[in-house]
Amino acid sequence: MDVVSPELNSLLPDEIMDTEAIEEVPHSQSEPTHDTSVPMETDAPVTSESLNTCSNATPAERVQAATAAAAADSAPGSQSSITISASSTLFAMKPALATSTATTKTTDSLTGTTVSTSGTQKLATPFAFSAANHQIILNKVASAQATEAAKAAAAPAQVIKQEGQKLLVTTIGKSGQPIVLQLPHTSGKPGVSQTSGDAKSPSPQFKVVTIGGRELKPVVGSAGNQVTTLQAQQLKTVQIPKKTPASSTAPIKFIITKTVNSKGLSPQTSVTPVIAGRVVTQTSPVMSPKTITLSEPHNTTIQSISGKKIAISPLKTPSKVTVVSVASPPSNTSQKSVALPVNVALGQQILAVQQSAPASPVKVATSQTPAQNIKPVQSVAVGGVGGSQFKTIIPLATQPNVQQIQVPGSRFHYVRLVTATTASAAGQPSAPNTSSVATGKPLVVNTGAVRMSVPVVQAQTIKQVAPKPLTSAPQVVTTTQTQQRLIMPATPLPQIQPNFTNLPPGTVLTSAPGGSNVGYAVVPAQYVTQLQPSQFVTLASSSSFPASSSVQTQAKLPYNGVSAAETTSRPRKPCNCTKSQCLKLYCDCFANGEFCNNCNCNNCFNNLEHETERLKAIKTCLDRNPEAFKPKIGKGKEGESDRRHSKGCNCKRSGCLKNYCECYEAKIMCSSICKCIGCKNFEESPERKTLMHLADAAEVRVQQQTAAKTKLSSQISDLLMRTTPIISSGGGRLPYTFVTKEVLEATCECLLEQAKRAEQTRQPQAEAERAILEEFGHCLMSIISSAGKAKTDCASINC
DNA sequence: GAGTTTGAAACT
DNA sequence: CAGTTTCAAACTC
Repeated sequence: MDVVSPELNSLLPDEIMDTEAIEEVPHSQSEPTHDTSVPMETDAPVTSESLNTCSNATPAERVQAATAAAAADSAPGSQSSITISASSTLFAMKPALATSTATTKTTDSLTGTTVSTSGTQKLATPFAFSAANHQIILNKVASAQATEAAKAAAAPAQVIKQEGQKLLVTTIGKSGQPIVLQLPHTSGKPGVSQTSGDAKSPSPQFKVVTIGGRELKPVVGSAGNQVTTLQAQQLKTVQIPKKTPASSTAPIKFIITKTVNSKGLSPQTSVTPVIAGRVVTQTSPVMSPKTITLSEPHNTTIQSISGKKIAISPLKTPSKVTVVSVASPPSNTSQKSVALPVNVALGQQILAVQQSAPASPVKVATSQTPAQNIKPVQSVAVGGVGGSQFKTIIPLATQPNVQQIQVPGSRFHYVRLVTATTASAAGQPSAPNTSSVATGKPLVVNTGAVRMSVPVVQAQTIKQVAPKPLTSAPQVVTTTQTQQRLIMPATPLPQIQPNFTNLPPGTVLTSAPGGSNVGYAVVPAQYVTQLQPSQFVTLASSSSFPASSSVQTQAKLPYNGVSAAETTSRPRKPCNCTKSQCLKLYCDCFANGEFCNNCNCNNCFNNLEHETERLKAIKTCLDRNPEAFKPKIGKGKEGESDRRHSKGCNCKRSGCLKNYCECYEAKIMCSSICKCIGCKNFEESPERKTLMHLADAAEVRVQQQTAAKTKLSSQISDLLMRTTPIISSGGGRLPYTFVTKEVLEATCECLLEQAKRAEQTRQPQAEAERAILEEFGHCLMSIISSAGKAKTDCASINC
């Protein structure tokens, strides 16, 4: 999930750039033309040739794989893939469509659908489609043989329209039917991709379109001087929804995603599955574009929300959340690509992230970027189920612009956000700047260089979980990570200030209200609770997560050896800051990257109202110590025993056996890096052992007490639950309520009488006790019986 | 709850 | 980098 401008690439640390590494998703990069499962995202560096079996592409050439995802009804295995490959360009279109899909409306024309990526000269390269089985391969038309072969392979070859500089793909239809794409040779040399941006050469356009009879949303891109932007692209993913009858469960949107590969120049192809929706991502300009994939997410767990907020559950989220640029400022300035690795296609919503880097040398060919199928989403919440975290983007009154891409040393990365307000939901009347697939308006894809990194997960362990189908409108994606990062729409970012927006962990993106272009600020998820509910809609409150409907838990990173789950379950202690305004590391809230909430602090600035000051303070802290917001307790290699304080303590008088000592507080022993005096916090320390034993004993007691209280509460609750219906239904009473004074006296008399009897008969004591107990049992039975009878009578009377 | 102690953070 | 001050939590009474 990185969309980073070239400028940013130099600024961003490796952590941000290396988002791909965190994916656990296997990279299915090999031979996209034959592989039925085409990766949604491919982060193929220059070595793209290996991917393209049909291409003799030069290193500079790019391969684009387009994958058309099938509709929701599509069954795996029956998916038909369409691969368009040119010598320099490869389109892999893999619809997750069922075979029936192929039979549907193959004749649909791509009218009005123009797909062109800025700087995608390669797209202009003539192509020939060859269909085999469920795969349709597009070969370059440059060679006559290829064209002929393609035609021959395709029985009812589709019409190839060549309109000047436009390439029209009329239909991609029935399985087994070849589809031919033909582009006029813009270059004198057939077979040579137009990699370089030739200002003089007319910018080729091509229309792609419908797969399965569905009309695709046109994407218009122009090559030209801005060819350089194409080179930056690594992957483009275009999803072409199948136009299916009512069978399709969810409205299909056409999303073109261009994957931005994270790191660097290392030739890697990462697969970023689009979970929901269709997203188009563009790779960063640094990387050469390799593939364009038209795909439709498999099981889309995400559902579009007409509301403003989308909750993404960290437990279930795909590895990445990608936001696609929506708004397109009609500026002449070079715009940067909106490409984001889209892990989360929000059903019908697409979050658009767009950045403009005027200073950037890279120019994007496309002029305007109408919003595409993007629903105006103002906030995105990443919610965790069961103590996971929520990150919510909420309207921000101040700080309209969050420009930071990454926080050095911080656990959070920040991105400049793009306005989502201009985006329009699919099927809905699009705003002036927006174009929906249905409208067939051209979609401009900026192959720009902007690269934004928004790892949804922390560290490098992004575990992708199978999307959970949601019945409710809200779309939730959960991930297992404790940390999540979101890219939020924002206004075009003129400048990137990496350090200014550095925010500590536990923050969420918020958007500034008002204006079409809304900026977003990073805000701790916790803070969301401080906002009025009316300000945003939380997906977490959907039926999918009833438990967390009203409360959003704050995500925390492991701190002091305490797991995120533990910290989450346990409310943070409120601070009592009086002089620091909670903007210094003295404040635990601030140090933990959290907003103060329910604290006892005075003159607190650690809140959204003072976001400016807060950001400034964060910057100051980071300037002073880039590691300021990192956990002090490093995680051990193989266990807690290896955990140790990153800096070590400096205790002098506490013997490191009090909570003054950060090591002791973290329940770890002091290490060699500690500078403590008179340390007793070591393995063999008898004082330490004693304290630990005492602490353990105390803890056990607390646990027992807690358990007892819990049990008692449970019993009381259960009792109340059972009594309530009785009381409410006819004024019945519990049996024990019949134990009145008279009943007690009678019972005692019975017991005494039994005792006297035993005494008179000179029975042994044991026998006497037994007889008395039996008599007591009889009394109880009588009481209960009477109570039940009375209740029955009462009920009958009431009836 | 007030006051003291303590050590990290901040400052010089 | 070292010494000092500031600060808020931990601790004691």
